[in-house]
Amino acid sequence: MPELPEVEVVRRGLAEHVVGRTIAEITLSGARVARRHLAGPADLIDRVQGCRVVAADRRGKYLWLVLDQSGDEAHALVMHLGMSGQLLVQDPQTTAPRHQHALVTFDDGASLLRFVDQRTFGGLALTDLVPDPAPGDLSAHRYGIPEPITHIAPDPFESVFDRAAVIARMRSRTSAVKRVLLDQSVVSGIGNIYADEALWRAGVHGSRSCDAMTGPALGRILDHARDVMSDALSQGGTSFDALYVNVNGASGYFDRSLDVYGQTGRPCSRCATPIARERFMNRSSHFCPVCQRKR
DNA sequence: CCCGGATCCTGCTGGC
DNA sequence: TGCCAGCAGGATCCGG
Repeated sequence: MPELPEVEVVRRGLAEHVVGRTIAEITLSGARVARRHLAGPADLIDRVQGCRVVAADRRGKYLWLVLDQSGDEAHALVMHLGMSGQLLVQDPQTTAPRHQHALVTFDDGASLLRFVDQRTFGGLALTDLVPDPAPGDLSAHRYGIPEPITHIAPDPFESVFDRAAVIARMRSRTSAVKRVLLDQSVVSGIGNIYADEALWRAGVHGSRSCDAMTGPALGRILDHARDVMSDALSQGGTSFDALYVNVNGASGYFDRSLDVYGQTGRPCSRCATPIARERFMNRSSHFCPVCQRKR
């Protein structure tokens, strides 16, 4: 379940159901799910065993469990859901679903954690935690940031998010504004749905070049991105089908509130012009041809 | 460094 | 009915 609101829904589920428990064992089906763990799957399996889950943390679309093994430095089990990943907390009596790639059991013998991923773009890795290069609120990311994701920029909900710096960085880019919104090293958490929704709310066409836009205009887009993701989170996220669910397998409801994404041909809720869809960056972009002029 | 495009996968849908 | 092109919420890697 890809974008920030959906990942945050999952993080909350892990905080409720997994934090505080001690891992008995992790089982991987095949090597692909741990391909980002450079020391290999056997190393991950060995080192996760017996660790206590201290926290469930997130930056953008990346999620990690802070693991503590007595007498050792804390590590992070980093998880990315890719396009189709799910984390499910289920009763031990349940059977493994199709496309399960990892299974975590706990020493209390209660619920277990399944990593399920149809398209296998997601994955797991056990990594070191490094201090946040730009620490803000000490309560946020107090255990640090996983080393492999230090290139991921803060998301708009973090206290370290520097709105002015992000705007300045965007203005220096010659790419289309939608491409830059999707660049996780500039601002993280925004994906194809919320980029389209934010651009519609701002009345800007995604193909407009960043360097041709004013700072305030870029700021409005960023604010809309934060707001639309906040709205989505309050509805439990966006899901069109059973692929995008929380740890209990339940869907969110924000699909009913989308203004442009997946609304091709439907009337724009501001001006009634049919919503258009175009290919852009090997994916679909949805926009109102009247509210969002290309120039 | 930034830019644009190709690539990794599986499954579903819609048009012929 | 069957087949196949096109599409799906993402990140990374590569040549330019």
